[in-house]
Amino acid sequence: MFLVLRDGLAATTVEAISDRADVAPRTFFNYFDTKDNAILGLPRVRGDEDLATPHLGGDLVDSVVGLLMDEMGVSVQSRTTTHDDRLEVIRRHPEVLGGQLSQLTARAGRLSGAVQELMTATSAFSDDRDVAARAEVMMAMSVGAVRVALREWAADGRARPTDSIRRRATTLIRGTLRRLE
Amino acid sequence: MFLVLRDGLAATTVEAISDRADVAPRTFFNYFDTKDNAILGLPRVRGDEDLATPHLGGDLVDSVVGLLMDEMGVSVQSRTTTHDDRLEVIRRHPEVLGGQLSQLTARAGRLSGAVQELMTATSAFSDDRDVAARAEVMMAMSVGAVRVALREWAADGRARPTDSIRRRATTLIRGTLRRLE
DNA sequence: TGGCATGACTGCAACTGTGCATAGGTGCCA
DNA sequence: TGGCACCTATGCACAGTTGCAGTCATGCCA
Repeated sequence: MFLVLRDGLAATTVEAISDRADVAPRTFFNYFDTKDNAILGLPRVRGDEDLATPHLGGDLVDSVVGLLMDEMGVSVQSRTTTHDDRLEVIRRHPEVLGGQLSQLTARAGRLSGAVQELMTATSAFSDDRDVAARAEVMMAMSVGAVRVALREWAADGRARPTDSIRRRATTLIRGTLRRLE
Repeated sequence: MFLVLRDGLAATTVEAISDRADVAPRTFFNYFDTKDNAILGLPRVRGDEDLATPHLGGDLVDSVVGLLMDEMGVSVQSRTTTHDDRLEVIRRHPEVLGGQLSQLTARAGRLSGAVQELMTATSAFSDDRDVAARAEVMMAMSVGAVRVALREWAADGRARPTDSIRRRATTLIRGTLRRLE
């Protein structure tokens, strides 16, 4: 949103956005879940919508991280918001990602289903009675890693591709795992 | 809070609580960060307050889980709220713990310092340049495990000691770790 | 053409939470 | 005793968000 880039995050109220879009503030919330989501150009999440189907077979950790980043909409292409604008907004106002991240854990129920699917496809978890619980733990860990990677990425002034976030998160998880067991 | 047990969570507004305490609603927020915290009897978190010093030396995973549960105030004893009341509130309205859990990740900055301390005390992480990042990942994973354990505990009708939460979270993490690497 | 279901848009009120500014009391020191 | 600093409680205004209910246009069917 160009309003944010012009006036800053706090000064861009929902009322201002609604005015500009020529609708009532109430209508705004019929189309967006939160102000932050709207700024990032992410539409409402519909409960029944199926999430990006995970591509099985690859590395488990990497798949989960990829799934999360997809779900966060980091890679969503919107009609009204260009990718560069979004990156710039994130860089200037990293807080908006905080909301995204907590929404992730809120949607844990749906997401962990997909993670579970990924897990049971690997041999280590195939005969695990407790996959559901472990999927959620795995997800939480991945969300944490993505958070760290995102923060580092946002702090780093240079424009790097979002792929680097994914790589960083993955290696971070693996390093932690190796040292823990 | 007995108001919650009598009227339910949604019907117990901040205004109602303030009225009963004979203060202005604005004053309410001088003493509690959120409505949920107030209901659980948890006072404001002061940024400069030092958190429960972790007892070093024991098992790393178990220590981190214990730290989190302490910080969540699960074990806080309040003058006005009895332990049993709180457990009953949690059982009836598990959502309030969702807030607690997301606050945990919000306070990640402070907490991960303590986790880091725990980690560097163990041999595997003692010479790690990236402990800070890994501490946060470890914390996120632990928060996830505690979340699962809490939910199971809340769903289970029987009154079991909070120790069981800690045990469940710990074994959950360890099982996931073992299967991942 | 008339009646009706549907869906988009909206207004209103309520609630949680925060920043700011202020009033009042209390203790301390000259 | 007078004045000052400080701390608590409070009011006010505002922002984000949600539920409820009402309006209005549209299209479909008899």
